[in-house]
Amino acid sequence: MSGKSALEPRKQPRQRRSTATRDAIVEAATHVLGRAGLTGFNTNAIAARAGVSIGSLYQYFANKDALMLALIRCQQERQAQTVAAAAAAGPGRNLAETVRRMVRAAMAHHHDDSLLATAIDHEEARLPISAELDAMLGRSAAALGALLMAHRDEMGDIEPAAALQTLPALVRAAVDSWANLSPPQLDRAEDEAVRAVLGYLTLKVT
Amino acid sequence: MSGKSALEPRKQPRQRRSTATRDAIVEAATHVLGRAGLTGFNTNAIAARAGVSIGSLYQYFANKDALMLALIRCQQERQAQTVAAAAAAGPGRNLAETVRRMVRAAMAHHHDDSLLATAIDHEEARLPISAELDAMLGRSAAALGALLMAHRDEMGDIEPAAALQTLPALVRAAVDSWANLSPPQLDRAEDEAVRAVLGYLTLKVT
DNA sequence: CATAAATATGAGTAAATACTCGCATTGAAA
DNA sequence: TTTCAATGCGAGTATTTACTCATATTTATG
Repeated sequence: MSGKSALEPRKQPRQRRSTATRDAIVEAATHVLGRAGLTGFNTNAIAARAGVSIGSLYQYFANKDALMLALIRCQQERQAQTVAAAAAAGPGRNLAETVRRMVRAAMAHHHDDSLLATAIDHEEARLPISAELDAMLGRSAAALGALLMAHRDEMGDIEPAAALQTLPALVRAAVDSWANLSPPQLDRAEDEAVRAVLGYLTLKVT
Repeated sequence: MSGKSALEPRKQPRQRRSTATRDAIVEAATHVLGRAGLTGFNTNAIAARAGVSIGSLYQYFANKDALMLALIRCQQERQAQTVAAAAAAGPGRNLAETVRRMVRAAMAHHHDDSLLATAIDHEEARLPISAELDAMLGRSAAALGALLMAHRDEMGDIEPAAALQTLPALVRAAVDSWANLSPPQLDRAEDEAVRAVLGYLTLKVT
C-alpha cells in the first residue's frame, strides 16, 4: 500500500495561485502528451510548457506517475460530467433518439487526438488504478442504464450489467475508427456508433 | 522521406543464425513490451532478454523505432494469417455462425495482455506508418467482406465499405472490455462481440 | 510594517538509456 | 588449411531525464 500513497498529491493548495499552478501543469501535461505522445512526456518539457519551474511541478506531484494519474482523473472527470449532463435531459422519445443523444455526448468529449487517447489507455493499464476506474465507470453506467431502461420494450433480451460493460467500449471503438482518420469523418462516426449500439440493444436472439 | 529509411532493416541476413538472432530480438521485444509496457521497453533490457548483445541488436535495427516497427509488423502478420485461415474455411450455414467463427479467429490472436495491445495502439499512432497499416487492414477486410456477403439476405441495409471499417473495431473493443478483466471472461467476450456484430449487421433502419 | 508561512525558482545530480566502435568468433568458399 | 566476409560481442560515451534542495519571492495575518 505504500505504492498508492506515492501517487497522492504532495501538497494541498492554500492560496489561489497554487491551484492555478497545479491546473496549468495538468493542462500542459495533457497538451504535451497529445502532441508528442508518451515519448515526449517528460517533466522538464511539461514544466516549460506550463510556464512554471520544474521545482514547482514537484511540489504538487510526488513523481511523474502521480502527474499522469492526475491527468487521467481530469479527463475522466470531464467525460463523466458530459455524460451526466446528457443524462439529465432525460430519455428521448424512442430508443434510437436516446442512443443518439448518448453517442453525441460521448463524441463531444472525444479526443480528436489519437496520441492522447491511446496513451491514456496504456497508462490506465500500467498504473494500479483499475479499481478506481471501475468505480467511476460504474457511476456513469448507472445513469446510462436508467435512461435505456425507459425503452425496455424496444430492446431485445439484454443483460443490463453486460450491456453497460460492452456499450461504452463499442461507442468509443466506432467513434475512434472514424474520427481518427485524416480527414476525420465525424458524421459518419456518429452514425456508425449509433448503428452499433442500436443493433446490439435490439438484436433478437433466435 | 529520409525518415522512413531510418526505420528500415539495417542488415539483410545471409546466414541462418542471423535470422534466428533477429527473431529472438523481436520476440524478446514483444515479451518486454507486454510485461513492462512502454516504460520498460528499452533496448538494453530487450537485448538481455533475447540473450544477445546490445551490439547485435543494433546490427539488425537502426534504432529503437525500427525495432518497434518490426514488432508491430510481426503482430499484424500473425493477425492477418489467423483471419485468412478462418476465412479459408468458407462461410458458415448462416450469418450468426459466420460471425462467430470470425470472432473466434480474432480472439485466438487476442493479446490477453492489455499492456501489449495498448502500447501497440499508441505506437501505431505515433509512427509514420498509417498508410502501411491501412493497406494491411484492407487486405484482411476484403476477405472478410466476401464471407459476409454470402449472407447478404440476412443483413440490413449495410454499406460494405463502412462496415469493414467499423466491424473490426467493434470486435476488438467488445473482446478487450471483457478479456482484460481480472479474471478474464473469455466466453462472455465472445458472446458480446458476436452480439455487437450481428446487431450491427442485421439492424433494420426505420 | 513585521513576520512567518506558502509558493516559486532553476542549477545541479544521479541514474537510465540509446547507440557506437573496435575487436573476437563463426561460417563458407577456395 | 587459408582467408575473408558475416556475425557477435560488450565496455564505453553522450545524452536525456526524473528529481532535489538551497534560496528567493509572494501572500496572509497581526
